[in-house]
Amino acid sequence: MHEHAAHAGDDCRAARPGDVLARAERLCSERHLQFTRLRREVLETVAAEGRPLGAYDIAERLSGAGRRVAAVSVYRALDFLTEHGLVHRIASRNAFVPCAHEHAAREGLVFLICRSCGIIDETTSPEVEDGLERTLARAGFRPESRILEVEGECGACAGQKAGTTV
Amino acid sequence: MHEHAAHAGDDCRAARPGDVLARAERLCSERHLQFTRLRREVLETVAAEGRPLGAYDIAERLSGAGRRVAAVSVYRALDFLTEHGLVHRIASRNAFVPCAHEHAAREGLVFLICRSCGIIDETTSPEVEDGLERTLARAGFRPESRILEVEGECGACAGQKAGTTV
DNA sequence: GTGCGGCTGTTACAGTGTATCACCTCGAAT
DNA sequence: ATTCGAGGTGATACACTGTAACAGCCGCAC
Repeated sequence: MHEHAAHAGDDCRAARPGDVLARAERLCSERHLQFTRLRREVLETVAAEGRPLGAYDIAERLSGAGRRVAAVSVYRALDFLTEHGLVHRIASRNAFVPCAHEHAAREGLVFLICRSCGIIDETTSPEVEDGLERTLARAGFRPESRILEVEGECGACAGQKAGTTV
Repeated sequence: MHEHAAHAGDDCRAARPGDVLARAERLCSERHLQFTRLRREVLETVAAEGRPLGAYDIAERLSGAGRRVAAVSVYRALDFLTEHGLVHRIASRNAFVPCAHEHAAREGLVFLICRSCGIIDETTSPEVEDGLERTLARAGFRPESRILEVEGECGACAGQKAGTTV
């Protein structure tokens, strides 16, 4: 089950930076990867934000007070983090969000992008997966990766709007 | 039925520029839209190429010999063409392909991007559509648009590789 | 003609991402 | 301890992608 649409409350996915941080620690030590200061800070920044962040936004947040983090360094950290499933890139927004699930690897994800509040929810859908698999098989296409991003209005925003009009 | 994977033959989707051109003519006259020289040339360029083209590639192809087409003009033409379903934007590639189907509007499309030959096939999948609709309904998400792009190896390239190894 | 709207040309600029090289650090090998 | 190599970071420069703003053009309605 995934939690959706709670864009301000504490049960919101993005409001739990600890989860992904702890997961990152574990994952990196398991795989003998370096969870360096920069990588940690980039992940923290992305996790702390409720909304998708651009690489330059991240660089800006990490710079300041005698320190300058160039965008290129952020990109390298993001490459590392996406490679290991700790953050995801949203192609339609050129932005990055923390991974909300445990999956790490690249099972099929669905991103729900709300145009009102900007929150991006992440979920999986076996039904879509099945349908897509059959479709690709018919086409003789062997998939290696895919992106599925839906833009629209999340339940919270729809409910809120309904509330104000009633 | 859609044709897939014929990346070199005459039955390849991208090898029929006339289709989409004729469709564009018809569509524009029906809707009282201006199918101007630039828009036609941009569409021709995209249709003539078997592969996805970037806006700057298009500008380059149209420039030359005493004429300079700026990228910004190409973008405007592409905006028009995508708006009316004559070309599609591939978010994961920042590139554009001609529309292969009659649909014009934004039914759910699936783009199959071959990493070997670079050809992008376009198809639809009611199964995926159904599954996605149910998933979104469960999440309380009202969709307005979506992108679904699959990268992998197309049938033609897979078959070709098998042929050489046998 | 005059005005209006839509299209194009042009320049400038913002945003996104990569290439390259130098330096640093840390651990392994000798 | 020294050397060496690999991976990470800093820094600069640059390529690619996309948009803003303004001016000129053209066709059409009045």
